[in-house]
Amino acid sequence: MLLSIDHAAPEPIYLQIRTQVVTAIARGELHPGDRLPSVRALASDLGVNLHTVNKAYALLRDEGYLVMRGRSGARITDPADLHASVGCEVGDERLAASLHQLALEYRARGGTLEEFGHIALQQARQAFEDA
Amino acid sequence: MLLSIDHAAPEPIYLQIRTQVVTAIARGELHPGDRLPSVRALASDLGVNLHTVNKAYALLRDEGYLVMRGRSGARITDPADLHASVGCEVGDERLAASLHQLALEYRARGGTLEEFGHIALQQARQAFEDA
DNA sequence: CATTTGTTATATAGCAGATATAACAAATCA
DNA sequence: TGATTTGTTATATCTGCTATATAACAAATG
Repeated sequence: MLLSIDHAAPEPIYLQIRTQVVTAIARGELHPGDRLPSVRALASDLGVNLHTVNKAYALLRDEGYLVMRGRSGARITDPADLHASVGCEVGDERLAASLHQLALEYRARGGTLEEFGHIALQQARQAFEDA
Repeated sequence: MLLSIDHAAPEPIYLQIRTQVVTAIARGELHPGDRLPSVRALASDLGVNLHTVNKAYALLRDEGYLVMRGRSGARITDPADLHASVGCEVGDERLAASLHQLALEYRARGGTLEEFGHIALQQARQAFEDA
């Protein structure tokens, strides 16, 4: 099972699915062109409703991570295409805004720029390690 | 007016208030010991309900940014105290988790570690600039 | 052409955000 | 001391989002 759902978590189920798919792509567990389970099959496996999975797939499609084509189902987008696409630019803007806000909050708690930079690079290196 | 509310934004009003107070602390627009408007006064100024402001203040208190004492009202915590407090450790854990997830999503979109580090440091420097 | 795919349309139940009114304990000020 | 202002709590209502359920649709496959 590639995905696991926590019904007790505060994060909505459809966002849990979305995040875990993105994480799997980042870690190389899902490759460009790979086919995801059908919304009905995954919903059955996870014990959730069809529409919950469909909402996650539609979000991933809107964000550019997936491509849907009729009965072909959901397939992983080529990251090269994604990185060059327009949708990625808005993603970069959101990334910058998120990083800016995290830095502001760290500063408000009395943290320094050097400490923040250290934590950021530490977490980034860990996220970019090969799976 | 220190705060401004966007009723059309998807972010809840009480979180908008919370974030703007934290940002003001980070930028030095609010100093340790400064007194915030009363929940009733701020609610009236912003055109929102008393409980919406109270929810934001209670959250800021739980996060350690504010201290409440009877009629003394809400006052800004000393960042030095905050940075040394236990509540700051869980804040650091959340920061690390957020940074890790942002890096994972950037990698999933075809970004590199170097690019991410550059954007992170760029935003951090901007956030730590003096107001 | 029948099947499987994602998609859309309705409807329902539950939870959170926001509002409204009311009352309470604690600290301040006259 | 006593009235006032502070944050806080208790109900209640309304709205929107999450999740579920049933049903039907267009597109692509074999």
